[in-house]
Amino acid sequence: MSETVRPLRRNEIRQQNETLILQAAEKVFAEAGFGGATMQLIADLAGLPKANLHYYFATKEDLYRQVVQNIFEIWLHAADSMDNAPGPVEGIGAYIDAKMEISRRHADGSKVWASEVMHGAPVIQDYLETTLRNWTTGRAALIQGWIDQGKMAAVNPEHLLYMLWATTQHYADFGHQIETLNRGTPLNDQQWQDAKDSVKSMILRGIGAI
Amino acid sequence: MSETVRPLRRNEIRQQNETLILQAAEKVFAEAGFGGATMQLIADLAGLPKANLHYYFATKEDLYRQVVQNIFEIWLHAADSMDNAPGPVEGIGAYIDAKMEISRRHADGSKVWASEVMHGAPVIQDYLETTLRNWTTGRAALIQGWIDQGKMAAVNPEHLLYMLWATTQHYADFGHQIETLNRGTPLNDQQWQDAKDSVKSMILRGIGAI
DNA sequence: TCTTTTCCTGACCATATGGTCAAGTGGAAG
DNA sequence: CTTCCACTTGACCATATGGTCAGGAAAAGA
Repeated sequence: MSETVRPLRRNEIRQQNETLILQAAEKVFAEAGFGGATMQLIADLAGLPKANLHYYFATKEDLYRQVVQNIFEIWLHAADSMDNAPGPVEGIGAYIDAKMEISRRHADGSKVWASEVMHGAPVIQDYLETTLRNWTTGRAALIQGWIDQGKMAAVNPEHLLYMLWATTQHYADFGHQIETLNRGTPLNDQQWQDAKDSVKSMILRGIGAI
Repeated sequence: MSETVRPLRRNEIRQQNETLILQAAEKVFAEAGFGGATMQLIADLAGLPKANLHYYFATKEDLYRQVVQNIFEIWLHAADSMDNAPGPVEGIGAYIDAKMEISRRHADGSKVWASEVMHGAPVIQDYLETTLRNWTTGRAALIQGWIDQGKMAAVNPEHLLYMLWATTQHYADFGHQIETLNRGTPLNDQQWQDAKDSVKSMILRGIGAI
């Protein structure tokens, strides 16, 4: 155990601690909600004294804001898979894949996001009104284009998007319920694949793309 | 304004105040989460002194438990519409109708429920393992029956149920997001009807029932 | 009317929590 | 080596919050 730990350089310290704190915060916020989360809990999980958190993040709100914004980035990026697709089978199929992967790999983040929106989006309302609204309008147009080209049934694009969000995020946000119904064990690789396939086939058939 | 208010009888008082408190609690818990909700906030909304809440509900946990159980009842009852249906079009169609109606009429309750599950179901875990598990097994069998009778495609019944829950509850839990994307205004009657129709047609087509 | 029981509530308390601060530690720059 | 500055942290503080309680009001019962 007598490894000589190389002393960290300045910017490394900052980088490393901020990441450490953000990861701990994401988990605690996901498990307890904003109100139920305490700086002490986050500090313990990060393995740092509480006062240190306040050195990097002035207030609990600031820390929370950072966590939410990080998720939002991931959330938006998943959409890249939808663009440049020749049609709904590829585009929406890839989007479902990407969002299911997020539900699996970033379940905590998804919960924080859900909680934020459920409580009226107190900190990211402006993002909803700008970035998200633009995003939605764009993708709705994309979908409408596919409809016009006869590549899928004439469904309401907005409600299709809501269905995509709802079904994929459900596997993260209600993961505990699903796990309980799965004999108390988390979904394994095969079951995640089944979930993905089920969602994809039901939706793609539901919009008349296959 | 000089109405003579008939003095309330004992059991009426209890009944009325408990209802009043439960309604206020549901709203506050939905808006702030368990941790963010305060007894004072609930008391103010109910128009009663805080000490009075503790006369009817010993602790914050007790009050919360009541709220969650009330929702759970409603949630389960929606399933009645699914039984005694000749096939998926009627059964699942009616279930979607019922759950969409719940999302509209009991949005706060839906959020409390979602929050409870997201945080690991600390107070209703036993219900999930008993009542909900039985319920799910039963409905999955019902759906499998329809599949065996060739009334719908061979989808995975569990994942179909998850999709039903996810899509319908999304309109309550993420109502704020939907409202924001709808120019900041709540869905009107027509839009709710569109939502219902969209969900129903996409899912029923998705499972090969229409 | 008198007694009992339920209901009501202002004042109070112990604790938890977000946040502060001053004293210290140790790389980095000169 | 010395100075500077980012980083660290134990101790501390003000406040908010869940919960208590004793005394009083009012309805029910005798």
